[in-house]
Amino acid sequence: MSDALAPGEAPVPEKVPENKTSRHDELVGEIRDLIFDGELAPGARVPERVLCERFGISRTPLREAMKALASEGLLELMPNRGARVAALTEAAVDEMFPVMGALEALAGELACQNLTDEGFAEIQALHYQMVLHFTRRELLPYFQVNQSIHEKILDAARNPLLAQMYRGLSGRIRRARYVANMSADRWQQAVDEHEEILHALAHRDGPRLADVLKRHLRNKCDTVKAHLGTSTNPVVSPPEPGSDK
Amino acid sequence: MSDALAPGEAPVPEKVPENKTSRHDELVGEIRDLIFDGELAPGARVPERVLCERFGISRTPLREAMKALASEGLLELMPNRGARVAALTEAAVDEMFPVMGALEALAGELACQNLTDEGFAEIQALHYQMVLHFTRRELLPYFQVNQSIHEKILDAARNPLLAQMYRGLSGRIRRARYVANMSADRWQQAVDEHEEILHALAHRDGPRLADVLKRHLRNKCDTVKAHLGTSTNPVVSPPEPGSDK
DNA sequence: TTCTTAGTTATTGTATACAATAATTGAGAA
DNA sequence: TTCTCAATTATTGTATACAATAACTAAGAA
Repeated sequence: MSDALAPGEAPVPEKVPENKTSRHDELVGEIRDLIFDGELAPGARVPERVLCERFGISRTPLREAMKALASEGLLELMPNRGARVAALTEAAVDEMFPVMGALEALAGELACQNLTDEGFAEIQALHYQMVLHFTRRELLPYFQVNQSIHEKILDAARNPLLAQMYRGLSGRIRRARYVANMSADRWQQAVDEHEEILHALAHRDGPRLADVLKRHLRNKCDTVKAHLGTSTNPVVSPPEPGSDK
Repeated sequence: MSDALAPGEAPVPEKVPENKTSRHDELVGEIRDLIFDGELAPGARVPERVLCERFGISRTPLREAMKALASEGLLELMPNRGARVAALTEAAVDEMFPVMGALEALAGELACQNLTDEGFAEIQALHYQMVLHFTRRELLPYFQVNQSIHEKILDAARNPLLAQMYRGLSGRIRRARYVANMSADRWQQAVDEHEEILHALAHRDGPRLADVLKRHLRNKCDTVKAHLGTSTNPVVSPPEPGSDK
């Protein structure tokens, strides 16, 4: 019964209760929420001092959290000049959407392999709920249910890594998608695409689902990019052009 | 003036010279290399003290680097019990390869859109160099040139985010692919697939390239998984059983 | 012996102190 | 006035000190 590590064996079979969320992960999540909620606007600097006071912690854990967020692309570190929230430039969006399209297409294919009848029924219910919100032009609930559908597909793929990577990207543009006002045509088109998605799911038609999801994402990309050009996005508040003093 | 976070505050469009590599990024890279080189074996714990002495730094910047590496999936944080190198379980591999397949397929499609004749010529040259190594059964150079080809495709896609995400995953299994002894049949098959890749690139046939790349990755996945079962894999650094003091 | 458990040691998590770099202010000269 | 540049202030980066949790050791009872 040697305790020596057996080659080819998992070194230590210690179960790590991963369910217990560490303070670090909590903090990362809280700052992430600040960004998602828009309290920390894209491009805005992230002052350590202020966040420390806000969360009642010292700079050490805060900085660790910031490094993690930078690593997942939500923050941009500027050596000796702190961090700022990664801005959603058109170039960044052009890079992100194809990747998200590939990931969601994969999710769709895997979902078609794994989706249970119960799982499909849930998505179907969400779908019609979403269509209802569409007919009533209830934008916010529409977005939320829409998001839920994509989440369900992602869950059905049963690939946690894929889900994590997709969510990481999705989070970075969530706000932009949120505020991006779709035209009536575009909205109708999105719903039509969702009809196709549901149909492909019903038939567990992976390739077709992958195809429509890619198309769906490509169209969303256009919507977001169109919105990036408009006014409401990068609100550059002029810092008092040399008036006082 | 209040220190409170201003919602929707002005994003300052200051240009930042990103080319200057920060000490933090360097450190992350150095630890990453430790993992890639196998000095920190998968599953092995990562003792802060030891690395601090090695790099001649204090725990603060080291821990920041570790949080970043954990965020990119290379390390696993265990609350109050430190970190360890993420192990390559079969489940992890099963999650990673489909994602890599989707990403590389996308890279292939984009590469077909953007590849210049010069770029193709470079890949072609690498391809025949690789075939040469194959005929001579020179495994190490074969792998290196092979890697270069996939890098070239990734570069040709001209999507830095895609490249970053792919490299992140690729790095996690690089070592496994390295040591995974292919059967003669499998090796021949890989070379055949590379012939197809080159052919698809020559014709800028995106869909076909995407298809063969996905297949290529799927086969690599099988090879790696077959190797995971064998002996030589998780060599954990021996911690000198109770000698000193 | 073997199990339990208190005490000890080691390691991680956080706060603070100090150093290095950048941003800002203000005085003086053209 | 406007520009330049030294001095001040603020912020970031790093090291150290302390606190909290876990791991280990050893003594004692069944």
